[in-house]
Amino acid sequence: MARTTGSDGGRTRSAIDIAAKHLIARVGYEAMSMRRLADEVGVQPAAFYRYYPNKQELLFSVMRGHMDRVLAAWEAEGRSAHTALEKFCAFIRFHIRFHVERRDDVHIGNMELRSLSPENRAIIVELRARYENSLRDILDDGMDTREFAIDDIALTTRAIIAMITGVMVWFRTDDRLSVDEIAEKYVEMGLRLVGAKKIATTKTGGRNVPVGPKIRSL
Amino acid sequence: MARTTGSDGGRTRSAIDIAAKHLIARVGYEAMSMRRLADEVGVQPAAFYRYYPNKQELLFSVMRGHMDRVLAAWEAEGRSAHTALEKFCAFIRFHIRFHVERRDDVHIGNMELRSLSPENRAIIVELRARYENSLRDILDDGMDTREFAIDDIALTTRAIIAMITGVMVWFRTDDRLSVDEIAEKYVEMGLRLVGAKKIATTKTGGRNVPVGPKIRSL
DNA sequence: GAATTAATAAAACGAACGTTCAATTAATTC
DNA sequence: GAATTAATTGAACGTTCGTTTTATTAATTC
Repeated sequence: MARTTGSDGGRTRSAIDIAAKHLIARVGYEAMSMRRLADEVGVQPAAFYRYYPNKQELLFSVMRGHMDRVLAAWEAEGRSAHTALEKFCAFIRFHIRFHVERRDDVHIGNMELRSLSPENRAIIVELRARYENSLRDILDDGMDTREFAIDDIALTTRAIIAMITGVMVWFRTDDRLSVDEIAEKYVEMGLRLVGAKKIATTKTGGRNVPVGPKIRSL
Repeated sequence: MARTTGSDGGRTRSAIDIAAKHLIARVGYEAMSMRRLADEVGVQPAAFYRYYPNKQELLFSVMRGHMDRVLAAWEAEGRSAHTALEKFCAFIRFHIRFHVERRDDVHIGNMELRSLSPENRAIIVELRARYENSLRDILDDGMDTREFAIDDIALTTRAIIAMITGVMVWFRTDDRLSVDEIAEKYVEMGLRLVGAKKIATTKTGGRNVPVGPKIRSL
C-alpha cells in the first residue's frame, strides 16, 4: 500500500504533535519509541519523517512552541495591568490558569530539558529565563514604588516561580477548588511573600478591575 | 579472564551505586545504558547482575534508600524543636541543607518516579507523602496554637514544599550566598507564608537556640 | 485524462538495548 | 594444599531502537 484515501499532510502533522505531547508527557522522551508514536497516530513509522527530520526536532518543536505561546500570551495579557501590584497579581493568575490547561507542555518543559541537544537546550533555557525575568521585573518595579517589601528579589522571584509552578504537579480538575479559586489563594500567598496587601478584584468583561480593599479572615 | 585481583563485592556494589546516581541524575534512567554504567564502574556489564537482579531494582534501591535516609534524618533532627514555630523553621533549614548536598538523589526523586514499576512507584509515593505530611502536621499544630495564620493549610503545605525544593534546581556551591544564608532567607519567606513572626536563632552546639526578637530591615 | 506532486506503506538497515550463560580465576575455608 | 566460594569476563541471546530506501497510490494540476 501507499498513500491512503483521505490522507492529508496538515491533519497528520497535528495528529503527530498531539500524540507526541501525550506520549512524551506520559512515558518520557527517551521511553517513547517512534513505533509507538506511529501507532498512536495510526500510521507507519516512516510517515513521521515527512514531517520532522528526526525525533530530536520533534521534541524541540514541542518545547519551543510552548515557550513561544507562553511569552506571547503573557505579553498580551500583562499589558492590561498597570501598577506593580496589579501586574504581580495578574502574573500569578495568568501563570496558573495558562499552565493548568497545558499540563503536558508543562511536564515536558520541566522533565525533558536534558533530552534536548545542547544547542536546542540553550534556546529553550533562554526563553524560560526571559519569561521568569518578566516576574523579576515586576518585583523590581514594586520595590521602587514601595508597593513591595522584599529582602532578596532574586530569591523571591525563584521562590514564587517554584511555588506557582508546583500547582501543575498536583492539580486535578476534580479538585475541591476550581482553578480560579486556587489562583486567588496563590495570589494571596504571593502577596505575603512580597510583603504587599491585596487589592481585591472582580472579573468584568475578562479584565481584572479593582473593587477596593477587602477584609481577609486570617 | 575472570575474577580480577583485588576485586571485592562490597566495593564494587558501592561503586555501582555511586556511578548509577551520577548517571541517572545526568542523563536519566531510560537513557542510561547498562554498558555505560559498567564502563563508569570499570567492569563488564554482566558483573552488575551479581548485585541487582535488573535495572529497575537499581533505580528503586536508589530512590528507596534516599527516602529512608530523609525520613530518618528529619525524625532525628525534628525532635530538638518544640513549638510549631521552632519546628517549622527547623524543617525548612533541614530540608534545604539536607537536599542541597544530595542533589543527585533529589533530581532522581523528582524525575524518575515515572520510570518505576507501578508497585515500586506506590511505595515511593507513600514515603514522600509521609515526609510532606510532617510539614503539614506542623502547620496544623501552629494553627491550633495560633502561632500561624493560614488560609488553606493543604495549599500552603504544597506551596512551601515546592518553594523550598526549588532551591535544588538553581543552587550552585559557588553561589553568592552560602547554604545557611539561603536557608535563613527561605525561613523568612516561609514565615511570611504562614503568617508568623520570626524568632531569630543562633547556632549553639549544633542546636538552634532562641535569642529574642530581631529587627528585620524590610 | 495525462502529468505531476503529496502522502503513505512495506521492508530493511546497522546499532544498541537489557540480560543470560558458561568459563575462569582470585580469595577463602578447612 | 585441596576444596569451596566469590567475583568477574567474554560472548552471545533475542529484541527493539531510530532511521532510510524504494515502491505505490491518492490528490492535484494543467
